[in-house]
Amino acid sequence: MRSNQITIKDIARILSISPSTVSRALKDHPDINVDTKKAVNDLAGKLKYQPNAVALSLKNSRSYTIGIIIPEIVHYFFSSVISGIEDVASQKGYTVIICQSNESYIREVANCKALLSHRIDGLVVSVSKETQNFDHLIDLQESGIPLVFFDRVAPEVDADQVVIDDLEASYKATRHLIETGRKRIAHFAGPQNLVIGRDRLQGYMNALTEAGIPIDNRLIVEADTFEKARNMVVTMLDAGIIPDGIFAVNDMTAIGAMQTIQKRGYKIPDDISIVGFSDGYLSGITDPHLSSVDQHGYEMGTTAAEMLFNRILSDETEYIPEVKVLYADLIIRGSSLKE
Amino acid sequence: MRSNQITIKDIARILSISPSTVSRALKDHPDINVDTKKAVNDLAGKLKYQPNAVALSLKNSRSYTIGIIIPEIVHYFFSSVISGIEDVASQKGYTVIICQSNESYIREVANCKALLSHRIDGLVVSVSKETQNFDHLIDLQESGIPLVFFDRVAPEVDADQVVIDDLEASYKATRHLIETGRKRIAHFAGPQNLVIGRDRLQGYMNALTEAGIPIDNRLIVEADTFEKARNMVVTMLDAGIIPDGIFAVNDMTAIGAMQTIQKRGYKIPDDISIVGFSDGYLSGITDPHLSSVDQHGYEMGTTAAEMLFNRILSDETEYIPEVKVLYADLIIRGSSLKE
DNA sequence: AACGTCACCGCAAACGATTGCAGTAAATGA
DNA sequence: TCATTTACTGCAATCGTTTGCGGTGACGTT
Repeated sequence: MRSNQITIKDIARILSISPSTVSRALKDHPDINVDTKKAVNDLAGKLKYQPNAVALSLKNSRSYTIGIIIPEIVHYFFSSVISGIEDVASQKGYTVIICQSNESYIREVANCKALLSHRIDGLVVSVSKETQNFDHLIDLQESGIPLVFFDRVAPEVDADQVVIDDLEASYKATRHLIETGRKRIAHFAGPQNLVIGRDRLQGYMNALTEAGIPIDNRLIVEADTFEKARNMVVTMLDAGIIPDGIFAVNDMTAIGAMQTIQKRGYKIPDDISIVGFSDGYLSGITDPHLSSVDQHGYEMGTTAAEMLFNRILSDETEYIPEVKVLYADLIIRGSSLKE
Repeated sequence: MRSNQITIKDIARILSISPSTVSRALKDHPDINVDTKKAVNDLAGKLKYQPNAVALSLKNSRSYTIGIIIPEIVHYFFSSVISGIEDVASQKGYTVIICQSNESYIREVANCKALLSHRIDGLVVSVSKETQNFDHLIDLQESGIPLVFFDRVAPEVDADQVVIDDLEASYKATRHLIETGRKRIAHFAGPQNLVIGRDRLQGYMNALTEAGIPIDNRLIVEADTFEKARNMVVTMLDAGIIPDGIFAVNDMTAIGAMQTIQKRGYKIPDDISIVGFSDGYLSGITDPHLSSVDQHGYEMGTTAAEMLFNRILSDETEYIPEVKVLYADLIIRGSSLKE
């Protein structure tokens, strides 16, 4: 296959004029005769001329393209963030290149190289669970590409961030469980090398401490997927550790726990209350419906994109990183209703 | 912000040699002295040189980029297809530009223009619900860009397609309802301007006809979203139309129906059986679990990408469109269990 | 001494679009 | 009649990379 797209040169050749004139005619330059302009524009329309963005990128040293690196697109939260970014970008005339790290550090680094090669004008990123070293992102930033983190941030990198108030949200979720009479509240935590993992754990602990409930390490387990939650519930129950409330680091974990708990004959919320951390619309389709923190993925996407374009479109040389904290609502549903 | 990325010229200037030599040194050309090669490669490594993909695209008239146009990324099915495409593409050294049409014809056309401008080497597309005119895709194809449709295809366009056997899958789903003793089976259908909408309806009708069950038009309604399904169930029940089985065009529709049915006091599957058409993992988290046709989104993505690369990487001028039909499994779960 | 043979490297053009500057013809003014 | 302005249009360089071809100097050979 060989593409045969119309260029300015083709138009110039057909009309026996120079490419410069065609270029100027197309952008309505005052130097050009109206008849010439008309001829050029008519032909361009007939031939369905589309300017070659690649050539423009090279000329302007701007690709009018931004990159996104996310762990996995197949999550409501991430795809809704992308949706938000995409909407803002396309409205500004930018296109979006999306890369998945698949939670792998190596792929994240490879993604960065590819995006660097494509001379993206900016990058929105949420780091993989594996990532501990951030040199690849620092390099990118040092070569002049603005960076915005969302959700999974890297505090080691001086860049803009948009996050939700995980500490506060986790605190509220846990406090809600306490207020509905729960005493043995478990936390299904995320990886502790991620800020969100640490913050959500900390919020949980703050709520307990404030309420004078001692922290029981047997109730704090690392489980952040549907499968891990199912296994963990089995392990806990078999070991005789029976919580009366669970705060899970995300909804799939909460749902995994919920299913296994129900299979073992416990009632939700009567025996065990559950609160998740939202991946989106999932909470509305469980039985009972899942109480959850709403992360507002789409807004996070639009916010991140706007922060990025602020950097891209400004001439500021000094770089004072900005952190935007989005408010997260706790939505109380059937899985943690007051008795 | 101005990017300051290293180019071959920078390396050439520093080493006081010509760009040509640097270029050849970097690709280990035999004409170049080993010492020169070493010097170039060392410096390139130190400076973290990344070849400018934009310049290469211009030179080679190949962008090593493919486009995807999908209605909405925020659906498990679509995002898993993307995931499949992305994996194949990145393995072949291609990057992926993703555009959302948001089910709007106008945006779909705009997406095409943007992708054309970026000189993508190929396009994978699933058309919007609104799209009735396919000139934008035909234009794209005529300018030499290979095209592969998935799921929502445009039969008017002579291009590769990858679909699941909707007719067969719908037939199986409906037949399953019949075999479990259902007599008044409703179909919540998709838009009839889409092939998948028509095929799924046809499969449903085929199964009924084969079983000698007359087709009742009051049981065939257009409802293809969570919300529409909820409203439609209310409308039907209020009108005294009580099906004993429902085959829905997708899972969210099935789940919407399920919820409302349960709220109205009917038991699932005892009073009303439900079978959906899969958007993915949703089926596992309803109560009861939802019987559903598994569409294998990821495989559809990898298949579409491979078909596309066959076109991109071949020199064939003759274009014989190929249609790949993926097998879809009916997964029977609690929502339609035999009594 | 003159020529041929290497090994190695640079020139220049090309991809498509833009743009400062120069050039040309016609029209106007003196 | 000649100079100057006006109204256009084209040349050439640029962005970064590749690549055919030509060039240069150091050898060896006769």
